[in-house]
Amino acid sequence: MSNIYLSIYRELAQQIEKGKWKTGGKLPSEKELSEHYGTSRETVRKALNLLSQNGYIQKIKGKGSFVLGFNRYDFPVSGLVGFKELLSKTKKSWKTYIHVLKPAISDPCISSQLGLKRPEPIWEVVRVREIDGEKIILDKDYFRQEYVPVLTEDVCKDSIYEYLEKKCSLPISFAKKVITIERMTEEDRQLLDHQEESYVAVVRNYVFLEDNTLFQYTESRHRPDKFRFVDFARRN
Amino acid sequence: MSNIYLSIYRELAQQIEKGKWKTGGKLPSEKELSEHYGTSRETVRKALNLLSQNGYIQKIKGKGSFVLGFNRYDFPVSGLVGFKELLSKTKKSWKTYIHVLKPAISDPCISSQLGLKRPEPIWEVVRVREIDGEKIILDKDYFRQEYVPVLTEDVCKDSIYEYLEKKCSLPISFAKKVITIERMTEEDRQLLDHQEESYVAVVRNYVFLEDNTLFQYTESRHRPDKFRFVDFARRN
DNA sequence: GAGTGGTCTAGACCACATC
DNA sequence: ATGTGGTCTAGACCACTCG
Repeated sequence: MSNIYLSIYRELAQQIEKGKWKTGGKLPSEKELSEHYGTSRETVRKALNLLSQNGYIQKIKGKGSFVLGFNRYDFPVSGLVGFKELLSKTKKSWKTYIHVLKPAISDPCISSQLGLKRPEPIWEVVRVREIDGEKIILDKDYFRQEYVPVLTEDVCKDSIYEYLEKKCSLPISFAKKVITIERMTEEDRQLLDHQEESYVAVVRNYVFLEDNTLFQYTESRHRPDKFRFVDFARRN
Repeated sequence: MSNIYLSIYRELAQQIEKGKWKTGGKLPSEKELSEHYGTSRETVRKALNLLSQNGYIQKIKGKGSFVLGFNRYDFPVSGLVGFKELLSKTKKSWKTYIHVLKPAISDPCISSQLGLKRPEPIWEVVRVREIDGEKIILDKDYFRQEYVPVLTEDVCKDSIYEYLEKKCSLPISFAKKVITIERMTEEDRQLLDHQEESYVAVVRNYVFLEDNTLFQYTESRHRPDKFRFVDFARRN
């Protein structure tokens, strides 16, 4: 795929991250950019709109496009991003313990979370995430086997997302996240390092494919003192 | 402002909400829509992309645009949305108590949250939100007086957002939300109905104007058992 | 092959900001 | 008046899906 506007977006995004354009500074005008890239203005505009949506720039009518500069490193949480990508931009040391990795038949509770009418073969993965020597996150993943025939330990130590999207080329299309605060379960207490906390922050992630079928359900249970969710929202 | 693509977006969004197009059903093709609205295909595409970004539809190459159908009523939380808009789509009864509403000089803590180098005149608003007879949310708002000269009780009982954007026509451009779990303060304990909880879910909202200045800081403190944050994320 | 959405173009007019 | 971004057009070619 060529995709001019995407490559312009990536180039500009990288340049902004590397500091080629100063925070608060102005990018070249749309006309100049279209001449520089030898493309049409609408195509440049698609790239700039992507930058805007992702918090890199701010467009102001009659003035120009200005580079925003607040810490982009804690942004990636909002969106379809997994644990590995989350940590890649920080310098913390981390480790993943695979506690459970097995094929199973969905019990009524999981069936309902996956929107299944009847029990079905699934993968069940339970992982504990350790950051800076503390076990802080309990990740419980459930996939429909119909879509993921093979799942190995190596994959689970890494990013499951990457594996599903790149290796299995599953058409992941959108996800819905629901964040709640819940009482610790016995399982939380056993697997996570904790002091006297009695609550955990629970992020339930429902992942849908292009045909609108729900194929993955993930429950991410965080120790409350280490939990932090960042969201970036643009008006219009 | 005419803005064809926005009006097409709103019309289709309303039709979808009213059930004119069935969940899982197909919208007319882009060609048909452009003929129906007497406009170009690119313009229709802008409307459809908006629908897609807001979770109304799912576009599939070679097939068409399909109507998604999960409960849209709990979506509005993700985005720049205030308490009043949040409740408007539900049927719960609610009430707002204004606890504090006064001009003040920003103390060091607030100055730092608002990114101010030196103390500055601000508005301080503390409100308690009651839903179904229970005091559940404590909202603490801080605005720079430079931008908001007048603030009345009536405005605070309603939506401050609406007032700022429509009445004051402040160019609100984007916001950053940070969600954390924190121990209850003495103030939380006094103002909220609670049982034995010791934690609250804190949503810190930083609102920026078009010129990239931070002008509002809001702290929304929720009783954990009633807290729920929903996020919708589309891949690409 | 026909229908669909995805990308791209070259130009147009508008509203807003600046001088 | 000039430069900027916002909208819109009429057409083009491509990649994908489906019969």
